[in-house]
Amino acid sequence: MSISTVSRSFNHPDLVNPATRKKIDRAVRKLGYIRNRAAQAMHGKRSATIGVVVPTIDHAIFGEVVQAFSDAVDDEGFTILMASHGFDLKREYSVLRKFLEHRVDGIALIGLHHADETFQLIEEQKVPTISMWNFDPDSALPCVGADNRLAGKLAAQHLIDLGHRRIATLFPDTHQNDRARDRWQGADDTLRAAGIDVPEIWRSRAPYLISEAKRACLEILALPDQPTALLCGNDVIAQGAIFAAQRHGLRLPRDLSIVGIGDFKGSSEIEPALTTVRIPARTIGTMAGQELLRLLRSETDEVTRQRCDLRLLQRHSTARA
Amino acid sequence: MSISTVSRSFNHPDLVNPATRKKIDRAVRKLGYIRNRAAQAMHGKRSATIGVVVPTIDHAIFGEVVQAFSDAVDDEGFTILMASHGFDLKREYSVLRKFLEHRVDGIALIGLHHADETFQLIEEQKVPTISMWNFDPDSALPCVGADNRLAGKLAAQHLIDLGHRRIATLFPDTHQNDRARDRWQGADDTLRAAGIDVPEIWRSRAPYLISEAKRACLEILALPDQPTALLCGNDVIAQGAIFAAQRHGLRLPRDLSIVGIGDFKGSSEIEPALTTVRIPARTIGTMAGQELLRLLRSETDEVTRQRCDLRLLQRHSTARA
DNA sequence: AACAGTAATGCAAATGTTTTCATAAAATGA
DNA sequence: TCATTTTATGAAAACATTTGCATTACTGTT
Repeated sequence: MSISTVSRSFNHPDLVNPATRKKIDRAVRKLGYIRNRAAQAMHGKRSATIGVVVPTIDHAIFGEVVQAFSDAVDDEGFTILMASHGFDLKREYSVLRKFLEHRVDGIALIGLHHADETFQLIEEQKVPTISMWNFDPDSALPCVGADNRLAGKLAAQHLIDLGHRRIATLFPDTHQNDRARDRWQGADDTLRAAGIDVPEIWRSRAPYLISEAKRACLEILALPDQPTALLCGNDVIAQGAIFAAQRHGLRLPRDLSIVGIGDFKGSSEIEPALTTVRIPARTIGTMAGQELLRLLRSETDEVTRQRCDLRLLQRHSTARA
Repeated sequence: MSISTVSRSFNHPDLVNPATRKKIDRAVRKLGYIRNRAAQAMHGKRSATIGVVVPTIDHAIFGEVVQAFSDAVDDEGFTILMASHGFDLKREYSVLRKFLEHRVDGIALIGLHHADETFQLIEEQKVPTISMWNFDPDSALPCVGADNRLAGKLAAQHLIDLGHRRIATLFPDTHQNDRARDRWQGADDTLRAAGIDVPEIWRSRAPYLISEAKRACLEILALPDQPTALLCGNDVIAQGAIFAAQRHGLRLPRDLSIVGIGDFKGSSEIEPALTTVRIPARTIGTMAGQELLRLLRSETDEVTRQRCDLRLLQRHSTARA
C-alpha cells in the first residue's frame, strides 16, 4: 500500500479500487490515523480554515452573527479560527497576521472601519475577506450588513413621529466603532432636521454593558430636567435603560419612551417589550458565510455589497409624548 | 542569507547576530513575508492552536467562558479554533476529529458528559484536554468548574429556607446535558429531603431560550393551582420567568419568588434583581486556560480537577413565602 | 603568529501530504 | 492471441519549515 494511494483514497475516492479503499479504511481505523491538514495546507492546497475576528464574543449579538456564520461555512468543511480584539484596531491587525500565518483561506471581520495596515495586509496577501454587520455602498471590502445610519434615523424618526421633542441619547463610545458612529450620525441628523436639539447634558455615553447602561440612565433620570424619550445606541443599552426606569419607579411607556437598535435576544420578551430597529444578526451571519464561500470558489475579486433590510418594530416601550 | 538563519531569527533570535537580524527584519517587511505555521506544525512542532468546542456560542454564558479562556491563552500566542455542536454529542466527536486533523496542541470542552468515542479519541491521540464548567471529583478529564449538583441544592435550599413548599421547576432538557441534569438532581434531592414533592404539572421543560422560557412560565401561571416559588435551571430561564410574571401582572417577589442558577450578564440589573447561584464564568474560563497551558508545558498527564466556589446571591426576586 | 575557544552561519535531512508522470495490470476488441 | 484501451497503483518531486552537524569568522591568549 503506497502513500499516494492512501492520499487518493481520501481526496479522490473514485480513483481507487473499492477493494483497496476498504483495506485502507480498515487500516486507518485500526491505527487511529488522522490525516494532517497542516501538511495539506503546506502543499498549497486550502487549509480549510476561515479566520473570524470580532470585537468581543461575550456579548449576545456577536455570538449570534458568529454562530450563524460558522453554521454556514461548516457544511463545506471549514473550521473557524476565532479571536477578539476588544475594540482595539491595533490588536485586530495583529490577530489578522496570526491568522495569515496559519494560512486561513478566508477572513471575516466585523464593521468597515479598520486600521490602514489591516486593509493593506488584506490587499497584499489577497486573502478573500468579508465584512459583516455594516453596509456601505462605497466600502473597500465586500460587505454584508445593515445601514447603521439608517438604523439611527429610523429610531429617531419613530420618536419624532410620536411627538417627542425632549429626547435624550445613550450611545457607546464612537471611537474605533463605526457602527455606533453611524447610528449616532443618522439619529442626530434626523433630530436636527426636525429642529430638535439634544442638550449636552442629555447626551450620555455607555459602554457595551447592561450594568453601565443602567447606571448612566439612572444619572439622566436623576437630573432636575427630564426627557420624555430615550434613544439608545443598541438594545443592550436599551435593556439597561428599561431596568433603570423601572428602578426609578417610572411607568413605561407612559412616563418615558425608550427605543433601541438591534433587536437582540430578549428584547421582545422584556416587559415592556422593547421598541427597536431590527438588525437581522443571524441573516447577516448566514449571508456573509455564503458570500465568503462564493468568493473562495470564484476567485473573482469584485467587491460585492449586500444590504439587509431594516425596519422598526414597534412594541410596548414607546408611546405618544 | 540562508533559510536557516531566517528561521532562527524568528524562533531563537538570541542565536543570530543583531546586525543580520535587522537585515532580515527589513527584508521581511519589504517583501511582506509571513511565516507559515502549517509547515512549522508539520515539522512536529506545536501548531500554536487550541481547539474549543462549545454547545453553542450564541448564548451569553458560553461566550463569557470562551472569551476568558481565549484571553488566557492568547498571551502565549495560541490561536483558538472554535466550533459548536448544538448539544449534539455525535457532532462534538466529529468536530474534535476535525480539530485533530489540524493538529491542535490542546482541546477545551464544555461539560464532562461526552460520547464514548470522544473519550477514546482523546485518550488515543494523547492530546491535552480540559473540561470547563463542571466539577466532578471522579471525572475522566481534567476539569475546572462548578459542582452543578451543589448549585441545584443551594437554589432549592434557599427557597426552602424562605418557607416555600409549593415550588415549581423550570429546567432545560437534561438529555445530553450533564450541567442541567446535575442541577436538577441536586435540586430534586434537596426538595425531597425536605419533604417537598414537585407535582408533575409544575415540572416544566424549557430550552435555552428566553422566549420559550417565558412561554413555559406563562403556562404554569395559567394553571388553576399556583406555586409560590419557581426554581429555574439557569438564569436565561429565570429572566424569562421574571418577564412572564410581570406580564401576568404579578408583583415580584411578593406574589412569586424566582431563583436562577448562573448569575449571567444582566441578572443583577434586571428588576427585580435576580436571586441566583453565582457560577463564575470568567473565572472558570481563565482558570481553564491557565491549566491547559500548564498541561501543555508539563507533559504530565495527571488529571487535575478544580472546583469553583458557589454561593447564593440573594437579591430581590425572592422573599418569604 | 599560532592556537584555542566561541559566535554566527550554512548545509542537508526530515516532516506529511498532493500531484504529475510513468508503469503495471486488467479488460476489451479483432 | 495479440494489440489497444482503460483502470489502478507507485515513485518522486515539491511545499516551507526546523535542527543537528559542519564550517567559517571572529576573539582573546600565550
